Amino acid sequence: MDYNALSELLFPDITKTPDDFEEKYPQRQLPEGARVTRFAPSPTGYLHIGGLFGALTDVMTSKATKGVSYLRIEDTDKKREIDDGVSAIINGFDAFGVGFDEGVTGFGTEEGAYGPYTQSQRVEIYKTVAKSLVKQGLAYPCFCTAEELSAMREKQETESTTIWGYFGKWAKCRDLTIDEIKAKIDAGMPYVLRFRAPGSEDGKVIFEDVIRGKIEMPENIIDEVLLKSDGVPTYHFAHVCDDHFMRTTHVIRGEEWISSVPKHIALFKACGYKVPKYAHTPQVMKIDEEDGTKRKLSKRKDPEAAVSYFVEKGFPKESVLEYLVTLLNSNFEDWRRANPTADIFEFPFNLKKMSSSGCLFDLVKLTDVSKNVISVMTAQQVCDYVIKWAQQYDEEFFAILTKDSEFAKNILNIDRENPKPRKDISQWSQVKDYISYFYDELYTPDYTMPANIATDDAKAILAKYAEIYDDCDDKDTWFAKIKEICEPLGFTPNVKEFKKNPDAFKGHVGDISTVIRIAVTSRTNTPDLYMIMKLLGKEKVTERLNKTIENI
RNA sequence: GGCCCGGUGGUCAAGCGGUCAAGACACCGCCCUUUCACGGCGGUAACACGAGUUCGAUUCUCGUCCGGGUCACCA
Repeated sequence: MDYNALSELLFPDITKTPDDFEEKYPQRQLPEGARVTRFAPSPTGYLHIGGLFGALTDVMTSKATKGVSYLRIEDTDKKREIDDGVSAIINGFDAFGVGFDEGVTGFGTEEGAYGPYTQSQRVEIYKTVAKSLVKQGLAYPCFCTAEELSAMREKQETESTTIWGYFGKWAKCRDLTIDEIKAKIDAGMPYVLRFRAPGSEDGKVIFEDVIRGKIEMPENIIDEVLLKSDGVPTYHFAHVCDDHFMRTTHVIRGEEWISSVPKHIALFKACGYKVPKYAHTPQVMKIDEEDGTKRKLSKRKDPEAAVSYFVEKGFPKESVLEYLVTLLNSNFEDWRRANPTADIFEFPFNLKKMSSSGCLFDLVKLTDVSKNVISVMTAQQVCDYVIKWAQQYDEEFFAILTKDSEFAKNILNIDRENPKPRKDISQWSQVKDYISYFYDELYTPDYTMPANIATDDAKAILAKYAEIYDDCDDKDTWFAKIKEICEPLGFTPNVKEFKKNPDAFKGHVGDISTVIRIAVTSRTNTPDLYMIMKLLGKEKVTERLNKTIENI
């Protein structure tokens, strides 16, 4: 067979050789040990939480080694692609502050010397490499139709062969003569380009996965499709060409790719390229509500699979990132304790520390992480975040907040910006309810008093307190007054005394405070009451006190 | 079905032949406290199972079971 003639027959328009691209995309000049990683999603229209997880792995790996990370768009399947899928991904990363060093930066824009970073714009490269493969007898055209292929598959299943696929005696088009090929092409028959797999059925490939260690698998013997009938490459072929010419050192991707590694290694070798290091990350899972089993987060069933879910709920990006990195590397939490204010991307991330088993996405833990994150923000930061969130998701709340944003900030500042901040907000969406009692238009009074306080006592407490309450009091005086009303009403200002002898009193100062707290806010749990009353102002406080006495 | 990955408390996880089997979240209790919180202390709770190797296995090997992935002109 004259492979050279075949290559010209198949690719008459390709005049470049792989060497031209070797020259165009030189080895990167990077320090020793620097890793080049990439995140390569297909533009399916939204950013998956697992995608963020993977991207974080890429970015942190490159940052920790002073390397490079880039974003490549794998749009080789037109069926999956949706309009503006790229923007959804870019926006998702922007929302979380995850940035790559190179690659696609927006719809139709990109940065970096190894582009284009969108696969549909790289067909010349794929075809050039493909042509070279044909020329070496390592690839051939296949005219089998979908029907023929599924018939083959059926036959393989009934014959219970252990290996399924297009290979060996099943590979009907493997040894077509050039005249046969020419005739079929002339007849207008569509064809794909297949890899002439060199492996043997009992061969083995061994590779070292950076996360999982040594993995041994049967050698690839399948004549994989390289170029689809429309001339677009398959994932496998594009992966090899792109990661070679973009000079990727570490291919970090989900574990669902492990089984195709033999294919990829065979392809890299056939092309004469160095095989990159592989790191297959665990999957982010969840518990299925229906059957209680662990399973991969899915777009259709799980709203929290899309990162936009967290944005809508109002989790700060810092919280989500923080949580994801705790999943990524268990020693992150230790590092964070030691470096409470450091930028998350300074974390010395290590792929080897990554767990290899799938992890459950734990919303409860995220909530806790988020409370910690928010607790150390300034009132101004919190206020800005809340307003920004409300603008997008809660018009009414947005209007209320922006009517007097200074007031809002003061509310949010209670028990904040001190060494022991409150940890009660985990999502911006909670804030409206959380501070609703500051705004008449949001406030729904609830006069239910604690069970251990008699109604008459509650009335007496409030009546007495309303008499002596003065909004000009400083905090000590304010509290002294609360203590003052204890004893006349049968309560004690001393909690210890109460605990020692609970039957001697109706309650203690805490109960008094609770009654006042409920009268003013309708809650048993609020930030510092003194500050709340200060902000509310005398008029409103007195009004609520009296209203409660009437309605209790 | 073949091949592959995984299996330590409810969850995330340290651990690499000898540990009372870390820590975090959640839960429970106590303490601190003028309320609400913050915080501190303590507690409940785990090596899937069975063989082997070894003086000794959570750690190594094999098998079983369970979970996951993959076997496309999808990525």
